Amino acid sequence: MKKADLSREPGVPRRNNTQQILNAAEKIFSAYGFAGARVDDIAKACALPKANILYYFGSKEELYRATLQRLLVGWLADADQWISIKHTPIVGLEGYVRAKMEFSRSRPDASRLFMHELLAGGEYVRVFLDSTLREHVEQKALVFEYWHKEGLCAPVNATHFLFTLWSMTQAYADMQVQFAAVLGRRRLNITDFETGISTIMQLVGAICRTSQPLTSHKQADTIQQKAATKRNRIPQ
Amino acid sequence: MKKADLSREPGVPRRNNTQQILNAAEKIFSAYGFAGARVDDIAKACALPKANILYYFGSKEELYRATLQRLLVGWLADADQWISIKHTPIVGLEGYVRAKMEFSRSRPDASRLFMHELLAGGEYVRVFLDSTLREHVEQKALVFEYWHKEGLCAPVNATHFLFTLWSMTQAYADMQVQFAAVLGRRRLNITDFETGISTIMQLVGAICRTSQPLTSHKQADTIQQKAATKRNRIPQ
DNA sequence: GTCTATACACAGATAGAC
DNA sequence: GTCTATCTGTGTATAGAC
Repeated sequence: MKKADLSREPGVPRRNNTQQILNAAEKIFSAYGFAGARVDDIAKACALPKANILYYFGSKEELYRATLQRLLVGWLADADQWISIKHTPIVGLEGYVRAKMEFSRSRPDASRLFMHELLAGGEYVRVFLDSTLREHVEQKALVFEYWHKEGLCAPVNATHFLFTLWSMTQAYADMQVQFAAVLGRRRLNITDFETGISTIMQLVGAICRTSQPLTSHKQADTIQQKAATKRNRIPQ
Repeated sequence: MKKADLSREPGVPRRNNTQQILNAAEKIFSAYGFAGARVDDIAKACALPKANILYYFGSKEELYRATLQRLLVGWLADADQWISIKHTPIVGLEGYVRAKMEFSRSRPDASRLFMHELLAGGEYVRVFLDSTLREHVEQKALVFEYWHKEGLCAPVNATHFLFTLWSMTQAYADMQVQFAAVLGRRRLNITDFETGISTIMQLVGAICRTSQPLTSHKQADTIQQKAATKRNRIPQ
């Protein structure tokens, strides 16, 4: 009795298998990192022969690079959409936190894989960190500057504030085992993530409501928008 | 020319070496995790023969357990000292954040090792998570409850609030590579940690200042204490 | 293109000299 | 107690049958 010979048409098996392999690789690499993962485990996770995997990707290292690459694509998309002068801080930051938390909930392995890479020194994401991510943060800092000038948010170190947003939201993936244990569960459920969002937004509120109110005429009708921790719309 | 034959008196070499090995093990395990670390790398890191290490600890797994054990001891001490009804929220939480950040700064490897263990599933810290840590959090939740009843802090989900404090502070160790890259440095410096503390305390301020002020007579002279983000004293 | 069988290197562990 | 030399299982990678 063969395992999983579903969707294995002889014509286009390669593209089909490639995705299966990448999914399995993300799962295994996210648990044990590059050095700790075994190609054989990845093979078992996608029910494909080990040699098959190495045939497609050439080597374990190339497979690792490909897995990371797929991860980084779209990693920054959420921030571009939500941390923008098109939104008020309260709306934009909640949208961002919700998007990051949804990522932690639906693709925890992706988040964990990235953390593994950072723990190991970030050799394989060096270019991404030094160029792409750094420039990204500089752009977002301009948005916070704008928000502050408009009297929409308190003065804050935008870079370190982003650090806190990343760490709080990604922790719901990376530290899920710890959080679940404290809550007496085996895994976090959807309600836990909602409670997390509410708690994070409570903290973020310290930034959204200006501690030193400016006299901007725009202030009154913007910062009064309530947190709306249950919705996830684009107001515009 | 021999390496490091300093402090190797024939009488008590064992206890001496044991510490050296544990230090090296923490360093290597924190970078690659249990599965990814090589005993030989640990041997090189402490300039001792591989067989020597296995002689002292029996196996790689036993060495890993011992390294984790040393880590968990005192992991919770900071919280017991600072998250206490002896302090006001503003003083206690800043003390706690400072202590956690100092840990991330001075012993980043310890923090990273714990993260590695969580990513791998937490098998070796299962008992700690399910019993010790869980009970610890329940105790701390009582402190937050007390603080809220006294009108000293806003209503907050104590468990998830602790999650945010852990994640924000430990990220300065676990994500140090990423943070440093964004800041254009090779490593975080002491100023970066201070800025991090300030930013975190800005967020924590949302909890310390009650959003729904109670009429407690104690309120006026307690919540007015300023953040004092530069000091670190115990006000009794 | 796919997969079985295998080569080769390396890791953890141990035997035994000192 | 300490450490060199070595055994044995496991891991990556590949050769070659189908």
